[in-house]
Amino acid sequence: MTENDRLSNLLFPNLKVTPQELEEKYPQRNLKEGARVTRFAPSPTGFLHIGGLFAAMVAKLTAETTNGVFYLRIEDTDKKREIEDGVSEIIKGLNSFGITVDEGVVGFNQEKGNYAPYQQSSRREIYHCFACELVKQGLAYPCFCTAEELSQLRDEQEDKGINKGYYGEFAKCRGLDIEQIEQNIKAGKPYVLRLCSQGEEGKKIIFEDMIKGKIEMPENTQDIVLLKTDGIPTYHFAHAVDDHLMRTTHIVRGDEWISSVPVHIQLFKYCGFKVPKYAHIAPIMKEEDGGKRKLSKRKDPEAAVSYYTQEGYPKESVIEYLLTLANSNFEEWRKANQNEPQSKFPFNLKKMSASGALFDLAKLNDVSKNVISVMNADEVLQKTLDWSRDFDTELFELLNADKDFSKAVFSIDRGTAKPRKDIAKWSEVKGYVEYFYDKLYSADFTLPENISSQDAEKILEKYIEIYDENDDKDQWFARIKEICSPLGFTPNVKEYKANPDGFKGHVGDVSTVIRIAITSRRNTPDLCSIMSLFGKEKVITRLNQAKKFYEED
RNA sequence: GGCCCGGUGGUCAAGUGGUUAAGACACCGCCCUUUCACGGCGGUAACACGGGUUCGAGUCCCGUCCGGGUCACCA
Repeated sequence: MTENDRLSNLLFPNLKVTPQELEEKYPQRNLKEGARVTRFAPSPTGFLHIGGLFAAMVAKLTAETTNGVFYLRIEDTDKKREIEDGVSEIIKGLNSFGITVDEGVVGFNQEKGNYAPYQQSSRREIYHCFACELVKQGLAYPCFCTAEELSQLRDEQEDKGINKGYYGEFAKCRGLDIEQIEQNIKAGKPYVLRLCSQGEEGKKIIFEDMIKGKIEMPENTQDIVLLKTDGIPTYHFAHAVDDHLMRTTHIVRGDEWISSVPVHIQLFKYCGFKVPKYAHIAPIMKEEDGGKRKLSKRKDPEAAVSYYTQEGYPKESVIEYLLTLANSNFEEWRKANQNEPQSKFPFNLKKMSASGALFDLAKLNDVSKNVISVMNADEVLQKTLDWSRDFDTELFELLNADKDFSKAVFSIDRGTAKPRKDIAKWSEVKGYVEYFYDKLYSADFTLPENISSQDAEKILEKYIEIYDENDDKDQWFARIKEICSPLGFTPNVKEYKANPDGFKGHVGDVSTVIRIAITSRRNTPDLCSIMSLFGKEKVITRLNQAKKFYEED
């Protein structure tokens, strides 16, 4: 028995599986040539970040466009940072934007797929099995250094101005012989398992990142921690073992990981795994004081994915916007394929930008207005109902009390070739519909400066006389034109523009007075439609109300 | 500080040695128009800087500057 074998027996006395058995249990996936297997692998430490959603979307698309597999793995190897509902937060966040997975964790203690378990806390045995293998090969060893010793080491290195870390001559536990180790363990000394790096100072490794391109970096020389004191793996080791065993072909993740790629490649090689392809995506940034910085969980409410649900952005809008950030040819495609679902877009990993984009709420709003503008009234009503049920019960009750009426409200100017684009998010609906509902309506008959209240009063007086609720749109407009001339306005806008001093105003001003009387607004969708929706009684009431206001003025 | 990555209008970006340097958002103007929106037309606005290489550089090379990431028993 070699010393390494003795050590591995000492460290891992109770292993029930072998690497070979695991390789057989989790075989190569039987997929078509070119199919990519990707994953989203967050740790449940807080709410889902918009950058996380972005990464998940990119990973999903990468799999989807190649008929591959996209799965969700939970990296819960740090109990200290974990939060109670972490896992459900992630799943809820993902699902509320339509990101579903082919396999992996799908709910609290729920998984699907043949490569389970997908939660790292349940994979302890698997990691130990491969860790043991590394020990046997002399590529890993236990380290008994305390936190104090390590920080002291760092300080010394700092003072000397040399590379910090546990490596080469500073890796003092490398040299421990089996007797010393045995003694330490018997004495109950806590230890971690470290990689015994064979990397050489000055040597370079080169790898091809699918987004950033060719990258050259120094080889890893650090004896990084593989297994923590509690026997739980670090990210690096878990990444190698899991992504190999789950047969991930493409690692899509944030580019903060790029600097640890040398460690990861080394780990894959030492374990005898095939190195996967890497695609490192740039983070989503925010502008502050003229500079860029990463969207921060603490400082920026819009960093949390829940912000967009709360505000009432349709999930398609958020994804649509994220898609414009991911592949800039998306907008072009969208223009040519107005009604195609997002899933039809030929997403391309290689078209991802190498640098971080600033999150642009104005652009999101524009994208969202387009998305909503092509929805029909039923959809708009239903989605507003769904949103308001959770976030605005007053609005919900109002809309829900008379759905036919609500639908009619949303139908105005909708479904035409040039749809209105008034609404970017459901929280704007209340402001958009308020004058339709007496409960929300508050009268404000303030006129534009160019119209006097005397004229307004006369306009309303005349209009009340001739108003007919049975008019169609042309008749309705003809009637408004009718009252122009007698009151000193012209029915012809061009005529007015040619001779502005000849008239008090034009038909637009007259209809503005009526519009204000009906809605208390200077801008609304088609007024004729609004009035016929209101019906005679309500129209007359509001006209009289305004007229009275101007009389007293 | 070491090591990486990045730098085209205010924002997202096309661009792979020769272009009047696309397009979208935002902004401004005009047209259409009963208001607003929609739509159409037009406008303001960019290759971080300095050196090379080349007949020719946003594009290739070097340097500078700026921004970002990373250097944990966190992911």
